[in-house]
Amino acid sequence: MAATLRDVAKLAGVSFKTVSNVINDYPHVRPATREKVERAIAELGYKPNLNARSLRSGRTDTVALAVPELNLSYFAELAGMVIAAAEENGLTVVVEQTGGDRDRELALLRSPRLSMTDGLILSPLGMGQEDADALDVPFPLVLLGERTFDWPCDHVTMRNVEAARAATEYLLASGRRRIAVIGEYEGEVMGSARLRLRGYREALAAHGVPYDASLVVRATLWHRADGARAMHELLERDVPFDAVFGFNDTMALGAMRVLQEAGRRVPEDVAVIGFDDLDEAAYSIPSLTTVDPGREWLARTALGTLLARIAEVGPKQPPRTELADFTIVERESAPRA
Amino acid sequence: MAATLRDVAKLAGVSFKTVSNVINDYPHVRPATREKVERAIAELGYKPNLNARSLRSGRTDTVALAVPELNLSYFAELAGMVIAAAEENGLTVVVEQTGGDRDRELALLRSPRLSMTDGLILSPLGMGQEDADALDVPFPLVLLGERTFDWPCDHVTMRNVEAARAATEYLLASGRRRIAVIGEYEGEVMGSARLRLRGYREALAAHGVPYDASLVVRATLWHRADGARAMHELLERDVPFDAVFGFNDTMALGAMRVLQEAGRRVPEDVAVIGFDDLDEAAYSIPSLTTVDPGREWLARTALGTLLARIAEVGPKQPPRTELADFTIVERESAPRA
DNA sequence: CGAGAATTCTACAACGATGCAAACCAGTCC
DNA sequence: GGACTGGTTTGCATCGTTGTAGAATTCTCG
Repeated sequence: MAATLRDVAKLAGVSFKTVSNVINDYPHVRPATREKVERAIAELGYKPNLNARSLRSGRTDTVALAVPELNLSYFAELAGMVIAAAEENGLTVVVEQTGGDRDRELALLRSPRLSMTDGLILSPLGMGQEDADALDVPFPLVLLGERTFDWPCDHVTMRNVEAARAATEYLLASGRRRIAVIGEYEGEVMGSARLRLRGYREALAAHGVPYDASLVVRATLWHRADGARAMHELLERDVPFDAVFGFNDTMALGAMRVLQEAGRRVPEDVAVIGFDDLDEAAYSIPSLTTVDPGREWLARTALGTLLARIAEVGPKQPPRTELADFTIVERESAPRA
Repeated sequence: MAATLRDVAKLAGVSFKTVSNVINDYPHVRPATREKVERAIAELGYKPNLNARSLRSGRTDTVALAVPELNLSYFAELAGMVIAAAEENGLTVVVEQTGGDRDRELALLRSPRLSMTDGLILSPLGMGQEDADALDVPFPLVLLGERTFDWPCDHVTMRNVEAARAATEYLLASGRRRIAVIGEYEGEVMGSARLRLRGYREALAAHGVPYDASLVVRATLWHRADGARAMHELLERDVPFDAVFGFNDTMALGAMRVLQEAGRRVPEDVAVIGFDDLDEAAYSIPSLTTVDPGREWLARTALGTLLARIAEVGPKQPPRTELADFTIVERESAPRA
């Protein structure tokens, strides 16, 4: 059985409350007493029972992070960054996977499991505006990622529209005019698919390039296989195109693979641009030009916002919306000029 | 403030223990009472406080998973599988990143944070046999991954030597004789680098191919960039080679990229084989032949083993070692013949 | 109809920690 | 020397739940 405060106290010859005081750095403990207690702690290998502490203090020093799936590199890397940032703050992270499924997202928001945490960082994918009132939860909540809701809740998000517009303009500037898009998803209302498509259309409009729906390919999940499938579909449509904008890197890479299998040269015949700046984007053949949406900043800011909310005392501050800056990372799949 | 058992009890007009009984499906509760209580629970939106439950019952229904970093796809995918399996069992998973660092691994094993969990699945990378006694922990522990220790502790691992040998023999069978290896790491004693290297050497020996140290490139971390760097080093050595065995897919992909930049054709000039069968291995150009070490099975078995250990009553069962079966996945980077 | 046996419900004591407030103990001051 | 001061230590209640044991109620049946 693990040692408790009382075991330590008995060994040190003090009351168990004094041991507690030592552990919590209560200032008024005589050095001699402190040392005595610390020796006893070391001897018994005492470790505080964090459940008991949480029950009493109300703080768990644990946060929950919910992402669609770790199988998607974007979310894996994001989760890694959140966990690293949490670690620096002495926090533990429980990771939940929602599969991007609306029902699982809603279930999570109501789950008693969250009673073990001080707050939640949620990357919603399946929920829509009609579910916004599910965001009315009795614990700190930060929405991380593309989707925003018309609901007073902290959001840490990226400039989807502007970034997609910039990516499209980048392709336009390099002389491409028939730019296909992979990842559109009409089921989404406020999500990144819709927003990125809007940016794409804005760019086209601003440059007088007509929007052609036959260049837009849908993909619900954003895995490599979805990108590949979408590219097959696009090739079958037999419409001319000289560039592809993948709404995330994973799909762009899947699509690029199919493109090259089909004998199209990248970037000579078709330029490809992605979104996310995954680690692997720098190592594909050709390496992938992409949008860096500021992941590291997103991760750290999401955690910081959550911590601020957790630490908040008194009246609730108005919700914050934090926007990451993006940059376009030029690589081989779409040279600048 | 969240509702408690007592709030529910007051509303339902029963003692708070009865509410507890309802929640825990205690059989002797009259249907009428049960319904009354359930109505009160629904009305108040009562959710049990899991910290209090854990404190009292000693079970947290949470397990910890420690991997080097989620930034490595192998571990991200593995973590995703463990979390999914845990979810099916109603468990929560806290994810820790050790960075593959010995000190952080050792610190984790001693961390009070684990008092919030029922057990730990650890993928050690930095620790060596000399740290084995740190595995003598007062909670269920399962080691997941390549490294095994001479210590009575559950291991769920893969057939590293055999798989590496099979991968090497696969290349030999296709006529390659100068097989480079990326990922050797002399700092490791019992880890996968050493084991895979052994498999490689066994295969060479069995086929009468001399071992040439100049074909072996070291890499400590196993990122894409390490694979790329290793390949640069190999090319600079200017030794002839007609195949590359990357000790993981990530490095193999990084290396393959450099190889092609350098004008070597894959697989015509150089065949490449990896290890892990990541999702992305199927979508690289060319797609990557690799060893599937049975990740899904590893993840599920690790969790299952841990759960068995947690549920264990009475005398401690002898430690189990579970070995996953591997298969070689033939793709373009190294055709069979 | 009443004893005995189920069944159903409740009271109380934990689990291991923290917060509060009171008790204790030196010194210091008048 | 006693009151006062400030630092130091302690006792007790408490967080929300479950386990145990026994009380209250209902049921069964001679």
